[in-house]
Amino acid sequence: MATIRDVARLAGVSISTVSLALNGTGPVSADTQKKVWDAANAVGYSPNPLAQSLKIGRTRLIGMVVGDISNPFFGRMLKAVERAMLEHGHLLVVSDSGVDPERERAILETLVAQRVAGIILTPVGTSKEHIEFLQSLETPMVLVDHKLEGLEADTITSDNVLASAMLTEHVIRFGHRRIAHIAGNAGLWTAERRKDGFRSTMAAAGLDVDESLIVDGDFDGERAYAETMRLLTRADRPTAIIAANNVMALGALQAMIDLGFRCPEDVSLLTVDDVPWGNVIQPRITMVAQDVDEIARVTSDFLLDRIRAGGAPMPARNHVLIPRLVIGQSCAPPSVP
Amino acid sequence: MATIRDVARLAGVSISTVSLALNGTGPVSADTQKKVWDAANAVGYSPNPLAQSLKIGRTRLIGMVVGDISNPFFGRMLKAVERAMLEHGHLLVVSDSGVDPERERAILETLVAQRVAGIILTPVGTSKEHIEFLQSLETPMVLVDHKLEGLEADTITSDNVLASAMLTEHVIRFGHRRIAHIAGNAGLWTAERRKDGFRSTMAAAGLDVDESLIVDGDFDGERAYAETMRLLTRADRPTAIIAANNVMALGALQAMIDLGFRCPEDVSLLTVDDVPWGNVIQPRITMVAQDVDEIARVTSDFLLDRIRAGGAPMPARNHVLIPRLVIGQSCAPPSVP
DNA sequence: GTGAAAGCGCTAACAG
DNA sequence: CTGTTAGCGCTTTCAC
Repeated sequence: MATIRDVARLAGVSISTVSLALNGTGPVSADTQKKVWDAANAVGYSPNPLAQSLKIGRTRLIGMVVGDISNPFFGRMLKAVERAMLEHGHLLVVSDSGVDPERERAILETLVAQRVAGIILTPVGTSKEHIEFLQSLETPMVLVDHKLEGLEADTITSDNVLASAMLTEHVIRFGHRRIAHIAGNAGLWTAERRKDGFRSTMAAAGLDVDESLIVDGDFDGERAYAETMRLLTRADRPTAIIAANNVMALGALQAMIDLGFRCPEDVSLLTVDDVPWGNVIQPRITMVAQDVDEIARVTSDFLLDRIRAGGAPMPARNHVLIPRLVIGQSCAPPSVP
Repeated sequence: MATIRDVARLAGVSISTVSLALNGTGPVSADTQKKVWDAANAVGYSPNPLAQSLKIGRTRLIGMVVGDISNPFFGRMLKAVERAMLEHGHLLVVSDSGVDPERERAILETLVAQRVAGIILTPVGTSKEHIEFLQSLETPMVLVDHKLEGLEADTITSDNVLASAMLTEHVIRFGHRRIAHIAGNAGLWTAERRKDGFRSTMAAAGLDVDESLIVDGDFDGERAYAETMRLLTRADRPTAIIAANNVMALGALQAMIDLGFRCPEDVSLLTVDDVPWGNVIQPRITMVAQDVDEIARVTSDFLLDRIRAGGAPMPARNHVLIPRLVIGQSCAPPSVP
């Protein structure tokens, strides 16, 4: 591979001139400029990013750490973000924290050691130390999906209270009173907010909230399947279920099918987040959708801005997405009023 | 951040000794060994990967380039591969070629310039120059999903002929004679092999193949939707459709639903590849499944072996997965015999 | 066993 | 305007 030295030799100038000419930094005569470019093309020169990065102290890599890489929702976001970043010369390093704070921390440390230019994080740690750890990171960072109390950082989140309130309101209108909520990981900002929306809307409608109908899931299908099994085999089973995310809703639906319940005739089902290929799933699940492309765009913009700012202090920005209710066929009046 | 020099100073030895001691390369007295480790821990030293890589000429990054990052099938594979690689200290750089050979080439060049340790590729270019380009790459590489004629490289593929033959055989047994095949991108190895399996099985059963019922898709849902619309609005419409991959099958199913056809009563549907959340989709689509974890494991193993070999010549290995027929409820005898 | 020294390829003062 | 020089942090001969 050709180095800057080869170019310098061929162009008959010094290596610093090559660097200045090629990077457009520093004054170089038009004549030299051309000589250098020609020489560079002639030898097929492209700078060694490793050397550049070692000198600069920073790579053009972007780290992206999420709780579950295999969630299709994330896949769509990844695609959009990767595209945007590549246009700006950044490569995406993708990592899965498995919703484990320890692991998240280890990955972040690796990323920082790699001198990534920026980090996109769906944080899963909530402890005070964890937040302090995140705060201590010098690397430009944006948080997606969750907000962390006391952490000053750019965030892209949904109005989660509103999201679950919309669903709760909707299903109450159908006449349901015993409504279950399969929540996300206890303690996670998003999960708690969605729980809040559920509780407050129930209360506002004058309905008692049976706390035993609020079960913690972990944003994963299997656990949701098991919890739904438990819920639906109770004597006082709920007539409607609101899941806190898409894959939990699918897990719940699977449980209904396996138990022989029909949706929506026997049990109504609603969910936050778009379901992959939701329109071929029968019934179409009523949901509040989030615009993935908007999330991806804002995330990229926020991070690129921060990278451009080069660590200069910038006020934290919070982008809140307004959820949209998409009505499917998964809701009906309760069969046992 | 602490450097090797800080450690050397604190331990009272030279930097070369630190390097030798910490890497376990070269003879160091037990006494010095300990001093160095203690000093390293004391200052919280971790080596700068950039400096190491610049010296070595190679990073610990693995590039993964696929046609469509957002395909959920890929998401599951990504998760498994990322995990395996991280265990060996490798980070995954993920990129989407958008099934565009030009783009694939540009990404690969970027990856090589970054001195990645290895590349996992789902190749989408088939031209002679493209294959020569791939052959010229010095970086350890494994090919997933497609095999390229004339390219000497490790591959992990399915027995695609068998896969579509199984589906074709199955649907023929139901009495279907007008069977359509929605293929993948024309020219792609996998797509062509699946087409072959379809054609040969039809022929073996003594059935004429109506070439107009074999349509090229691009392994993407939208195109498959449109093609299915076209197929089902013909006077001589097929009574069964075999899709060459999962998302095309879902696109086809969507088209059926939108046109008011029932599956399987009016049209039978079969597909290659697992469908995301396939068991909550009504009807369950009959398919040949591939073991994602096996693909991920073999891919990681092959690549890690090659990386360990350090570029030493190694015979190319080809791992062929045996597809498994998973019978759903999407097949029934033709309504119009 | 240990240390001195030579780079890996590049950027960025600083002279000239 | 252009060249010289000093590193970025590390690995790796080669002497001692």
